[in-house]
Amino acid sequence: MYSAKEASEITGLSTATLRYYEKEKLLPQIARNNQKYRQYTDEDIEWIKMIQCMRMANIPIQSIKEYISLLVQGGETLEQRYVMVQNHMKDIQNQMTNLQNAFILTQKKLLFYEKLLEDPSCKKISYIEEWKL
Amino acid sequence: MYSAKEASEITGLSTATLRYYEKEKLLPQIARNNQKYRQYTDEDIEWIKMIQCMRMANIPIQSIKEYISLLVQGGETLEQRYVMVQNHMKDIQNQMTNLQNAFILTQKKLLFYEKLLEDPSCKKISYIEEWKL
DNA sequence: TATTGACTTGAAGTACACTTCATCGTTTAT
DNA sequence: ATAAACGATGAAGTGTACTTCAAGTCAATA
Repeated sequence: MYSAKEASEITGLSTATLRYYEKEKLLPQIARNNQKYRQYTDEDIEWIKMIQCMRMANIPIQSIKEYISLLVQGGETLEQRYVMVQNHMKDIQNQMTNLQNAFILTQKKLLFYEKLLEDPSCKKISYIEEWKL
Repeated sequence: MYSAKEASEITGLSTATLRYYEKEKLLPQIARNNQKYRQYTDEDIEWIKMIQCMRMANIPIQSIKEYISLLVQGGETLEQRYVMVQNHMKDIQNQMTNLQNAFILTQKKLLFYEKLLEDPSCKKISYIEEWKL
């Protein structure tokens, strides 16, 4: 059992964010001690890590909520969850493509700057040339 | 020379967004015709595409603005721009790492669902098992 | 006994990136 | 001559994901 602070330290999310996730039903109701303080179980922590992973893939809170709602409903919702995960996958792949394009352009730009910085006489180059590459 | 509508069609950004970018100084002042309508040049279009690329890498508007401000100031700001681009690169790489982790987990989950769907007798599995993988 | 510290709550506030709105000015077609 | 098409403006509104705030509870410590 972990206190709010411990859960925050383990996951790297603020206690406020953990409460926010709970309020938004991304997490189950967290158990309380006799002092009404939250007590996060290992399972809760795993759950939070799963949410973090989905957030890292930029999956919106609402989608995570829907997915988790199906998950809690159990086996009968299997196909729906499968379709959701397939869509998440497509989304991740699109994001990867975008990032790779950005990566390539940034790489080119780095090389361009490195060339320029080797030869300080080139410093007077205008921004126009910089984008004619 | 392109009208607002044409620029919008070429870039896929709304005219409102193009005006917003101009207002935020992500674009130079766009030329106007005698009717005060904007007239986007080929160079403006290239500029917009560059911004789109940076946005795809999730580079915030403010950073793009700073970078462009340096770009317009010209050669003397070369080193600063080089450092900015290096930092953008690090940022892109972090995002890629996150996405790859999300990709791997999603892949695993897809396989898990495919296994389950092959054997309908497994449908009663609880959400707990699903995350013990 | 009073204060400190960890925690609670609902509500309001913030940051970002747009988007929509209300109102206005031209030009062109009917 | 009137309306449709295209564009302009500043200001306000929107959605997402948190974050901060004000006020309170409770238990232990000085």
